[in-house]
Amino acid sequence: MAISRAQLGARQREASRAAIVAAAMRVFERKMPDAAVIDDFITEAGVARGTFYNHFKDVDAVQLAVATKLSTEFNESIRRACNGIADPAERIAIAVRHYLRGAAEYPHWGWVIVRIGFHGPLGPLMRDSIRPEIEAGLEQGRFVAMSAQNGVDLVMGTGLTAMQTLLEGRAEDRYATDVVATILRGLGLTVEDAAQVAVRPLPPFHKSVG
Amino acid sequence: MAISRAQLGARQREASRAAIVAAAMRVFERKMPDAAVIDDFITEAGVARGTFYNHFKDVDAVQLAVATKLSTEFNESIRRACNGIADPAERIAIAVRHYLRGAAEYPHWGWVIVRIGFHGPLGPLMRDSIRPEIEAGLEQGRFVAMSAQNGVDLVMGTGLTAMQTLLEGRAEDRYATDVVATILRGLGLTVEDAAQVAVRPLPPFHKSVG
DNA sequence: TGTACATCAGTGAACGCGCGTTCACTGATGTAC
DNA sequence: TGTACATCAGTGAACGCGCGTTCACTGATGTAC
Repeated sequence: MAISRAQLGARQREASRAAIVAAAMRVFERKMPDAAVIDDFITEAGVARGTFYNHFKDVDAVQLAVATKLSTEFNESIRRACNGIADPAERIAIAVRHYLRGAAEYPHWGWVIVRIGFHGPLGPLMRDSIRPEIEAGLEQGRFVAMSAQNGVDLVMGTGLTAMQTLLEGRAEDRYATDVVATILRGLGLTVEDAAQVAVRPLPPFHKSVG
Repeated sequence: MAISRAQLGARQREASRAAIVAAAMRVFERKMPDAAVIDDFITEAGVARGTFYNHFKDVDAVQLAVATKLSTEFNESIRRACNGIADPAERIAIAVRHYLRGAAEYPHWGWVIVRIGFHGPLGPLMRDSIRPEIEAGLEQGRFVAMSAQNGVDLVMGTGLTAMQTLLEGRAEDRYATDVVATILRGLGLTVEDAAQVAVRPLPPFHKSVG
């Protein structure tokens, strides 16, 4: 007996759950989180109705699972890209450009982020990962004096709105770079400084979802 | 015969329609636009089910009516407040502070704006009224070179996110002023200039809704 | 002046689909003795 | 070794509520003659 009965069961459970979460991700590519229904998930995942309830209480619970997965994966990706970079301005620039590039290269994935970020549980998770960077910048005097909340709102609000603009095809050529510069100016960098940081080469993009 | 039969009918029609729109406004104070159902509107307005369909095709149509009303009233209010002010930076500051003050003083009303602005048809209407101000600032060199889209996204994204922060009670003392300064810096004003414009006295707030 | 008819906003009962939720069942696997 | 039983993930039919949509009707008012 290589593995125990319980382990086998748990493995099966986990596979089903993962199938539903992956299916939900595909569903959110084309539907607003609140418009998605249980039928969408089970049809896409190829599981029975009851199986859904074996794993999730309701649609909100799936949204949360998807948001958690996206947030975890993206934070990891950004963490790698920020490796060795101390300047909070540059770290934030990298994070924002990461999201914008992801939206431009994988629109389906971008729509999931925008939809669950604005309307679902991903927003708070993203705020939590930005906040420490803002606080570091304030502490070091790299940013102009303001509340951390203020900085977080600038980055989240402008960043998510910019993703949506990109996804809707309303963006012009230099748009993504300009968004980053705009955010950095908002945080207190000079025009010249912001422009310089915004165009620094970005490490390769690791797409782990979709 | 003071007024014609047709005029009487039209007057009655208009009254019913206005009652439904006003009721919808109150509904959106407590429900997300997509969560509101026809029953909510007719119960709140005290009209029959059929009356709703005499005036609106579906819930989206009511959302649009509410958004149009809010946008019209607010634009008028801001237009008055901006009277005689030429500097685009200051005009934008006034508009943003108007919204933030409205949210702080009339939270119910603020929630309607945030909900229909982020998730409904109010967003595009607001963009349309901001864009000319941004374009004026770019033309005059008051703002740093960027696309108008970029400026609109900064103002809308940060502004609406800030309203939400205020409404959720997550804002500290100087928050509203700092938001305005942040936006102005993002548009290209220097730290000092932005701080100065952000604290200029604001004409009284005219609340015309809710 | 009076009676019959036209118009039109408003009404609310009735219908039926969509969707969430439940639950008795299946089948695979492990355990008891 | 074999038979009965326990466990547990998965299954899908069935139920029923919520909600959008329809439609025959009412009542008020104006018009015809």
